[in-house]
Amino acid sequence: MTSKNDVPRRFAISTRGKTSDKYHRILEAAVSVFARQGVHQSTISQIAKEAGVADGTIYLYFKNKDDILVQFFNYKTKQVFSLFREDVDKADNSIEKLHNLVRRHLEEFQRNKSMAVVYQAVTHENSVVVKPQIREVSKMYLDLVAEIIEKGQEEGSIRRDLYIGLVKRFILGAVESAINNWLHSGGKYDLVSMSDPLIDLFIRGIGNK
Amino acid sequence: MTSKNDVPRRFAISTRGKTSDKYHRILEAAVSVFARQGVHQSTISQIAKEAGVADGTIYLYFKNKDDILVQFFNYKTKQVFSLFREDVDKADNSIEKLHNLVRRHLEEFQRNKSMAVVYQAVTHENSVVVKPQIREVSKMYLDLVAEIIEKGQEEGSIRRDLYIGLVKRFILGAVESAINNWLHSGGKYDLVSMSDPLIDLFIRGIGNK
Amino acid sequence: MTSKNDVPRRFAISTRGKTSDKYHRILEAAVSVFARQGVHQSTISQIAKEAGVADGTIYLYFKNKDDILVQFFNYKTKQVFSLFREDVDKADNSIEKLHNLVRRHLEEFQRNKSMAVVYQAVTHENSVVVKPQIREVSKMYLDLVAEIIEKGQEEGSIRRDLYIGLVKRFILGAVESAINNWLHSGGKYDLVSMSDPLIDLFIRGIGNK
Amino acid sequence: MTSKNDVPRRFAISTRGKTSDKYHRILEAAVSVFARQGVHQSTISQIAKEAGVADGTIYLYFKNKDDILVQFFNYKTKQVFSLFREDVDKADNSIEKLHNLVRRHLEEFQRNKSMAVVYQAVTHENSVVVKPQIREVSKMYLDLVAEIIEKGQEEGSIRRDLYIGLVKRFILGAVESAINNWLHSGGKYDLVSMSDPLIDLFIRGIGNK
DNA sequence: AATGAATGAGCGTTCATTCAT
DNA sequence: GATGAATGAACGCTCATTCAT
Repeated sequence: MTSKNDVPRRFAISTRGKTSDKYHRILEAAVSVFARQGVHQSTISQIAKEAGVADGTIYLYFKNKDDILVQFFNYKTKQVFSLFREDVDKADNSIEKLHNLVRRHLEEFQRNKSMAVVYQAVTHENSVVVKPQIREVSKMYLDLVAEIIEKGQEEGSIRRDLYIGLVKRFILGAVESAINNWLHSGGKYDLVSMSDPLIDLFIRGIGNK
Repeated sequence: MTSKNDVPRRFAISTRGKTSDKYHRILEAAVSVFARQGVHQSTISQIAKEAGVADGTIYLYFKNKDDILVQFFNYKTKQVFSLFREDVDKADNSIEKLHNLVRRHLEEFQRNKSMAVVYQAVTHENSVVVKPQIREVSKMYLDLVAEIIEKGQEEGSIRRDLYIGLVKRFILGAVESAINNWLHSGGKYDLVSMSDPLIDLFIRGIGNK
Repeated sequence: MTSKNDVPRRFAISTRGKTSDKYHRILEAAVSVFARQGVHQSTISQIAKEAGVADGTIYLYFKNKDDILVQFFNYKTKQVFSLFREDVDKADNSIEKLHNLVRRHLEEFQRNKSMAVVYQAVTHENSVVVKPQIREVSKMYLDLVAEIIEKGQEEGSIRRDLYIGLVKRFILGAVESAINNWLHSGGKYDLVSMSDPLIDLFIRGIGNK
Repeated sequence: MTSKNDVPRRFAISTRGKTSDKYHRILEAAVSVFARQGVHQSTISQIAKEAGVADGTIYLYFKNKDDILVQFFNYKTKQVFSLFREDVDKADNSIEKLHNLVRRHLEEFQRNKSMAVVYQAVTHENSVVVKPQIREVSKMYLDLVAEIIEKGQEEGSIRRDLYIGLVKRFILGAVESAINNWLHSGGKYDLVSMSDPLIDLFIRGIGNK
C-alpha cells in the first residue's frame, strides 16, 4: 500500500553521497541497542538517539521496527557469512578449510559482539519476521560445511560413514555454542583461541583411540 | 519493588493443599503460550485465559510477568534437569552414562516441546531477569558432564588430553543444537533417534582413524 | 483476531448495573467532543477526559476510535429515527403525518444539537466506516416518507404525478438543509418553528396558484 | 502565524506568467485527493505527488494545509458560483431564471465531481478555517435566489406570502441534497436531468391542486 | 482467595512543516 | 524558485498492574 522502501533507500542516498549514510548509522545503532537491551525491550527512540537522528528519520530508511531486524540479516549478517567462503577457498585440504571456516567465524563474531548477541537471540527465538533470512544464512553455512566434509571424504581425511545432514548441523551448533558460552561469560576471554581445541574435538572426538 | 512474595506463595498454598494446582496450571499455561507466541509477545491475559483464571489471579502466585519466567526455571527446568542424574547413575561406565544423559535429555525435551522452545529462546536472549537461574541450571548440567568425562578418563575410555571446561560445554552445546534443529524443523522427526549418532560423533570425531 | 467486543460490552456491564454505564458516558462524551472539534480533530484523550475515564477505558467499550462513530449511529441515531415513526402513526391523514414527521425530526435534532452536528458532518463526508449505518438510517427515513406520500396519493391530498424516489429524497434533503442552516446560524433561533413554513413549501410550492 | 503570503502568491506569479500554473496544479490535485480520501485523510505528500511537485513546493504557494482549503473556496468555488449569474441573466422571466440557475448548478457540479464531493463535505463539517469562505459563497447564491424570487413575485409568477429568508435556503438546500444523493449513488445517473422535476416540485409543491 | 474493570505510562508510527542545498 | 530529507510533536492503542468487590 505505502510506497515505502521495498528497495532499501540506502541506494538513493548513497548516490547523494557524502557523510550521511544514515541507513548504516541507524542499522549499527539498532544492533547495538538490540544487543544491550534485547530486541523487544529496545525502543525506536533509543535507537534514534543512539544513531543521532530523530525518531521519524528511522522510518525514512526502514518500513517499521521489524524491518530493521530484517535488514540486519539481509545486509549485515549475509555479508559476514559470505566472508567465510573466501577463507575456506584459501585452504588446500579440507581439514585446513574447516580450520579456516571456524577461525574466521569466531573472529568475525568476536569482532562484532553486538551482532553476535543479536544473532544468537534472534535465531533462537522463533521469530516469524526473520525466519526466511535465518534459513537463508543457515543454508549458506551448512552448504559450505557439507562441501568441506564431502571433499574431506574424497581426500580420505574424513570418515565416510557419516550422516552429513547431521554432521554439518553438529558443527554449526558446536561453533555457535562456543560463541554463546563466550557471550555468557561476558566476552572476557579470547574467543578465537577456542578455534583449535574445537576443531580437535570435531576431528578426533573425545574417545580414546 | 513491592514487598510481595519473595518466598513463592506456592509453599504456603501447597501446605493448604487442594487449590495449589493453580500455581502449576498458570505455569504450564504460561509455558504453552510463551512457546506459541514468544515470551515478549505473550500477554498476561492470554496466559490467564489459557490457565482458566482471571488476570488478577496470576498476581496472587507470581510477583509479575518476569517472575513467571523465573519460576519456570526454578521449578520446571530444574526438575527436569534433576532427572538426568538418575539416568546417569543407572549406568556403570562413563560412555554408557553419556549415552543415558543425552538420551534422557532428548527424551525430556521431545516430550515437553513447549518447555524446549521456551528454554532455547530464553537461554539465548541476554535476559537479565533469569540470568542466575540459567547459570544454575547450566552448572548442574555441566558438572554432571564433567564428572562423566573425568570418570571416563580414569577408566581409560576418554582421552586425557582434553580441556574439560571446553569439552563439557561442547557437549551441552551440541545436544542443544540438536534440539534446536529439531525445533526449527517443526519437531517432525524423532529427536531421540539422534542420540546414538550424536554420541558417536562425540566419541570418535569425524576424522578418519 | 482479538477477542474484543463484537457484541458491545455495554450489555455485560449493564447487568453489573449501578451507576457506571460507562458505555453511554463515553458515547455522549464522544459525540459532544466530535461536535465541538470535528470527528478527526478529536482525540481519544479528549473524549476520555470529557467522559471522566482513563484513555484505556475507552478500549474496553469500543474497538477503536472509528468504532465510536459506528456505535453512535447504531445506537443513538437509530434510536432517534425510530421515534419518528411513533409520531407519524399518531396522525390520521398523510398531511398531518408529514407535519408530525418533520416536527419531531426538528425537535429531536434541536434537543440534541451535538448529535445534529455530528450527523450532518458524517453523512456528508464520504466516510467508509459508517457508510452502512448511514444507508440504513437513511432508508428508514425515506421509506417512512414514501409510505406517507403513497397514502396521501390514495387519499387524494397529494399529487399522483410524482416520482416518489425523488420526492422522498427532496423532503429529507430539505429538512436536513433546514437543520444545517440552523446549525450554521449557531442554533440561535427556534428550529421547530420552521416546521410549518417548510411543510407549506412542500405542499403548495412557491408557484402562484 | 507566519508573516507569509496573506496576499496569495499567485498574483505575484501570474504577473510573472508561465510557471504560475503550479498554483492551479496543486489546487486541482488537492481537490482531487481530498475528494478521493477525505480532507483529513489526505496528506501533503499525496497532493504533492498528484501535482507532480515536491512536498516543500506546496508551501511556496500555500501557507499550510488548511490554506489549501481556503484557497479552494476563494478561487475555485467562487469562480464556479459566479457562472450561475450569467445563466440567470440570460433568462427573461424569473421561472426561467430559476430553471437556468438550477440547471447550471447541477451541470457544474456534475462536470466537476471532485469539487462537488469536497464542497459537500466541507460545508457540512463545522470547520472553523473555511467558515468565512462558506458564508460568502452561500451569500452569493442566496442573494441570487432571493432576487429571482422577488422578481417572480413582482411578475406574479411566485406567491407573495413567502418568507424569502426561508425559501431561498430551502431551494439551495434542495439542490444541494439532489447533488448529495447523486454523489451517494456514485454519480451513476445524469444529475442534470433532475433539474426539471426538481423545479416542478419547487413551483407546484406536492399538494394536489 | 478470586475476579476483571479500570488505569495510565509507554510505544510505534504518521505527517505537517522546515530549511540546507 | 524548487527540492525532499529531516524533524519531533502528537496520536491511537496496548497491556502489565492494581484494587474494590
